[in-house]
Order: sequence, then structure tokens, then C-alpha cells
Amino acid sequence: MFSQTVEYALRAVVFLADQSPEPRTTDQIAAATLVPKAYLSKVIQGLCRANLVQSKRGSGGGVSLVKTPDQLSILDVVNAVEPIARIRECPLGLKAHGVHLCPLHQRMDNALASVEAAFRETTLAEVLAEPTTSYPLCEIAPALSRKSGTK
Amino acid sequence: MFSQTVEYALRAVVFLADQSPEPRTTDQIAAATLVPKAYLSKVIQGLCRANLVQSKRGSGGGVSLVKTPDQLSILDVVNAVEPIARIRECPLGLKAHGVHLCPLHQRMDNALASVEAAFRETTLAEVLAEPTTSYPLCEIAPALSRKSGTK
DNA sequence: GGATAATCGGACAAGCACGTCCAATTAACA
DNA sequence: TGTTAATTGGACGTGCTTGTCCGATTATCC
Repeated sequence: MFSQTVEYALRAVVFLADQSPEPRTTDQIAAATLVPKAYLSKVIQGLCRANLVQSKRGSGGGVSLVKTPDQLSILDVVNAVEPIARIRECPLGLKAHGVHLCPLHQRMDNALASVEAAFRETTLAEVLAEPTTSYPLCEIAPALSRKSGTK
Repeated sequence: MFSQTVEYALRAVVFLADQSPEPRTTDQIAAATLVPKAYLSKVIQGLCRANLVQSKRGSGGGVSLVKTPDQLSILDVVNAVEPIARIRECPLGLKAHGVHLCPLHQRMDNALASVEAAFRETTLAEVLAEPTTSYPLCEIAPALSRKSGTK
């Protein structure tokens, strides 16, 4: 239901949020999130065009968040790479009754709306702050994933 | 977010529910739902294997629902053609902490769960019975879409 | 039994999602 | 200035989704 690309983008952004505001290289992100490196670079390019992250070339470069983790919702990330396509008019294309959806499509749109709502109300900061035995992205203990000496 | 195939399957089943329990030919369904006829036949084959509809060959044949519209939820149809893939374990594949999802994937799964719930609680009968200016599938007025003299 | 009406199944094709590879570019650092 | 480290962009490959076409099969009706 969610594309692979969305999953990868979320992993990358959550990792960057965890490391925020420090930049990380694509290699580092790929290693931490277990996303294929070459493909990840494409996904990040998309996030870059959507102005969610910024990248810096050259030695010492890398990718970093544009905003702080508490200013970024999960929905922001999802919409940046693959917007949730709400149903705004009859998919059959007939405008016999203007903007009213038939009950079937109204229900489908309601489902989409609930996803949108769920994603809108959680920020990356909240994802990271949640007390849990499973740290986001699972594979690295928080203490290890955070570079010592960071600001 | 929902595949074209799911959309088509829902249209077809809603139409069949409207005409239930009479069988309808693929041509008739395609005309009513504006789904490409040749592709629709593939979708229906899937519904057939999932035992949601039954088909009868030969002259006078066609496709009909196996159950009555009030026994079929939207979720039944969706799951028949493309099951909602709930997240049951960490997509990163690391079992460092058993069955617990990290906060990110827990949220994604919650979103999936809300879609599942929304689809589970509405039957095809309810979709058809809802008072509205937009009859399901939009293009045909109820009186016209129902074959006169049908049992 | 033959004509007709319908599904079934397989082959085929275009486009997109996912993924890889590599040369070009850019920036830091010694 | 040259080397190194990093992103960028394009070409390419593969498989899945969507879609078409058609012959084979099956059932009804005259």
C-alpha cells in the first residue's frame, strides 16, 4: 500500500532527524537504514527538490534536514515523494452531479483522509522521543547511532 | 494509493451487488463501470478465484455475486484482489527486539489499520442503500441501471 | 447437432517502479 | 594546485501493473 520509495524516504528522514542538525552522507544513511545506496541517492534527490533536505557536495558534504524534527510531520515526507491522492471527483469522469462523490468513492476517500490525518499529527521529533524498546530503524542503539561530540 | 485493479474490482462488485442476484456479462459490467473490457475480465477472474463471484460460461451466462450484498464488506473485495499488507515485523528485517515495531513503523501500521477498519465496517448493501444524490458508479440513474422485471 | 453467446487462458506490449552503474561535477583539505 | 570525498544526472536493466487480442472452451437455445 505504501510504496518502497515512501518507506525508504521515511527511513532516511528519520535517521537524519536523529542526527539533526548534522549532515550525513548517503553512504552513512544507507548503512543505517539498510536502503540500497544507489537507489537511496535518487530518493534523496527527490527530497531535495521538495526542499525537505539540503545536500552539500564535495568532501565534508552530505545531506541534512532543512527544518528541525519537530517542524516536520510524517505527512510532509510522504507528500514530498508520493502525495496521498485524495479523491476529489468521480473517477468515472462523469460530472452528472458536480462535486459529490458516490458512496463508494466517498468511503475510499474517507480511508485516504484517515491516513492523511494519522500522518499529519505525528512529527519526526515525536517519533524519536517516544519511549519504547524499539528505537526507530531498529538496528542501532540510540547511544551508538548518535555521533559523540555532536553540538 | 489504491491500485487501479482495486478500483476496478470495487466498481464491478458494486455493480453486481446492485443487480444482485442476477448475473451480468463482462460486457455489461464494463459498460456500466467504464472499465476496459478486456482488463476487467482479468480482474473478474481474480474475484472468481477468491470465491467472491461466480461465473457461468455460455449463452445466458455471466458473473454474479456468491453472497448477498449485506454479507460483503468493501474490505472483502479489497483483500481479494490486493490484500492490505499490515506491517507485522520490522521491515529492516532485524529481530533485535522481537515483535515490537519501532515508532515509525508502528505509525505506518496504524494508518493501515485505520484503512482496514474503514473498509471493514461498510457492506456493499450499505453503499447502495445510502441516501445520496450520487448513485454508486455515478453514471446511471438507479431506475435505469436496474433491469425491469428482475425478480 | 449446429449456431450462438459467453468465459478462460495465454501471448503480447507499453509504461512505471525499483535498482545498478558510471562519468561529470563540486567542494574541502593538505 | 592536486587529491580526495561527496552529490548529480543519465543510461540501462528487470519485473510488475495495466491493458489488448485472440483462439479454445463451455453452455444455451433452436
